[in-house]
Amino acid sequence: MPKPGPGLRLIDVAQRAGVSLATASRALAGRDGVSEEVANRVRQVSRELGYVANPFARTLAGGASSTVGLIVHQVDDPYFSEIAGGVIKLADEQNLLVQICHSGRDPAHELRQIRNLIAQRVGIILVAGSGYHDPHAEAEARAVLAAYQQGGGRVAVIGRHALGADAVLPDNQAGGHALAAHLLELGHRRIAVVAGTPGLNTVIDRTAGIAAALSDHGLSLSGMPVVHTDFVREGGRVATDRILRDHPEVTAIIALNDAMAMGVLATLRERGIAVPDRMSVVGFDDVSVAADLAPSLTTIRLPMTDMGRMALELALKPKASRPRRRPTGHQLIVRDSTGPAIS
Amino acid sequence: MPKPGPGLRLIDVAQRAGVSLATASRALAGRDGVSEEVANRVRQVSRELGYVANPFARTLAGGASSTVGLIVHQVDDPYFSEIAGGVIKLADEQNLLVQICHSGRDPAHELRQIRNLIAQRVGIILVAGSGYHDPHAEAEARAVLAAYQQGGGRVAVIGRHALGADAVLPDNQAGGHALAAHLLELGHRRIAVVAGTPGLNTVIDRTAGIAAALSDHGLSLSGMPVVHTDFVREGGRVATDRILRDHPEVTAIIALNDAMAMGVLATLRERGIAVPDRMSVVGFDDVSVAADLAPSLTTIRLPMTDMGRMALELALKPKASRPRRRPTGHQLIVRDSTGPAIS
DNA sequence: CTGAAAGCGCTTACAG
DNA sequence: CTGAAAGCGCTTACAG
Repeated sequence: MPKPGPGLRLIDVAQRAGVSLATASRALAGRDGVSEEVANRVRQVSRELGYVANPFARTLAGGASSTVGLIVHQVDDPYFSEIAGGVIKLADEQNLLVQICHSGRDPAHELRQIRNLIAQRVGIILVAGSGYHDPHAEAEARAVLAAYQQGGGRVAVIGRHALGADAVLPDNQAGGHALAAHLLELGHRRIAVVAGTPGLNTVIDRTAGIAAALSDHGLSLSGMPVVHTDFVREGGRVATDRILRDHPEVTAIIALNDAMAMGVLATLRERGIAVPDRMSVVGFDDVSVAADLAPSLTTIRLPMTDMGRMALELALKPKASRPRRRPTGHQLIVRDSTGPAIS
Repeated sequence: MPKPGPGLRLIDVAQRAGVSLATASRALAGRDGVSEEVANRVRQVSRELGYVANPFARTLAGGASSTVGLIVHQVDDPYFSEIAGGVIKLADEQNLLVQICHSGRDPAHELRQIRNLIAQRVGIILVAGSGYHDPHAEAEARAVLAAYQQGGGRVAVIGRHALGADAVLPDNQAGGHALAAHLLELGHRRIAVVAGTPGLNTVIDRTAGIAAALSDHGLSLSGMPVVHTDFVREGGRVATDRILRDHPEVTAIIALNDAMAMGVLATLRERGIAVPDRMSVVGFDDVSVAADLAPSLTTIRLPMTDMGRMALELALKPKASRPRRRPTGHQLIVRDSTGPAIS
């Protein structure tokens, strides 16, 4: 009397159904070459017994792995946790399991994680988080992933990467443009940019959008302070200190993500600088707390949860002849942190 | 000429090192019964070739699985994303991979995820999120996990569960006590509790702590409004509406987690009710944004990241004769959302 | 200390 | 349509 759950083998199901191992395997895989009648009987028995295939045996024997690897900068960064939420949601529906690892925004560590995931034989790899401007940074990862895809693995990325894979592309440039245009419309002309780590494509693209909007108004980004610090909350604090000290004429700050904007707001609050009366502040991403900050944050909304889902959807399709690209769209969300420039 | 990475098999390493498969396996596993000299040679060759064992073959053959399954309510809930961050961090250091799934605070779904994880042959299962008061809710999960542990699987939980496993226990009752005591000291006597879903142990324990503090002061919780809604931000909004409508005399609100407190603050802000001047508000958990809210939130700090790490540490140890318990401690963080009662 | 062999639980040609 | 058999890449008794 076989026990249910693990411990129960396919051979047990086969014997009980009175068929061979091979037939049982085919029936459960839904492969054809089995009569409807026999297939149904096998499935029935399998269900009754509560049989679940051993994924190790299955994968070793050549079947597909049903786990997806997801690489994020950090899961406890809201931007990435929302993406992860979207991935897990869809994975759940598809009966897939997702393994999450941290890249820590370090190309070398990211490469190590990719290798690790491949060694674990995941069937799909998803890379979220910014690509790196330096082509060398991703060259090896690209090669490793190419070999992986050659071997049937599927890859999708979120963001502008040089990884030769299907991509979900956040509207970074257009979003940066919208943000700057919003401030310019409010009359701001002395705008500082609180930018993240310089080598990240996300930072570069968002900045380019800002530059474009400025030039629409006959202004140039080179005339404005652009402060590069870590792409996290603390970086926003450091940058704000520097801006306040060196550029007292600034009336608006663009933080290149909401985490940095939170650092900006915290520092301004401590310094007693009123937002938006004396300083307007904008962020980017619209993480879910952005609406609850003091004051609530004007920002660009990116559909993070959907982005996670889209990335997995792309990876679930067979590889196309050339990498697919899915732009995300964006939305300017005007809240209380922006107001007219001081006249 | 074997290729590096996957595709490279142990037999390739063995041949190249001039030993048998068995010896190579022992050498790499660090098992004894191999001379130092031979073992070193094998390891050397393995490194040169970039060999990584196929985990499917290894696990199928009886080796231990190197992946840990983590069940959370939702990764994009900050409380859980911080826990997940702690788990992943330690897993990374130990060269383990972590699979995350959502329970959605539904015992039936949680059970399905546990089964799924077991079917995937993970070596460790971590269950985060509240246990359920109804003993029936976790009975089957308990049985399934018992069998899993019998078979060598390791389990640890975060929170008070009836799962018969090692546990990290958040200081819910003491935290609730500290919160209520803080408000009582400020002179509040009409205190409302914005509680989450009734059946959750987390809700029950935090409430019990509040009741104890009240009774220290000769008061009773039964005299105060306790509103049960969903244990998320939106639940905080709904509850606040109800409190404002039915209990205008209230001067302080205790939300049983920070997410609900954020909903409370949002509603009060919209209604133009000044915090803390007309209403004090406290939360629980101290998620990282709590300090950035408007106003910044008085709350109980739980070391979420450490809690994730501790849970994995427990699971990494061999099973004890009886379940281990690790209390987390807590800390009252007083910020701007609480002030003296209106006199 | 070392090796030949069996076995883990599947899938998939290969025959019939 | 169905089955017997080989093989996936390891680990672990079992001999020597």
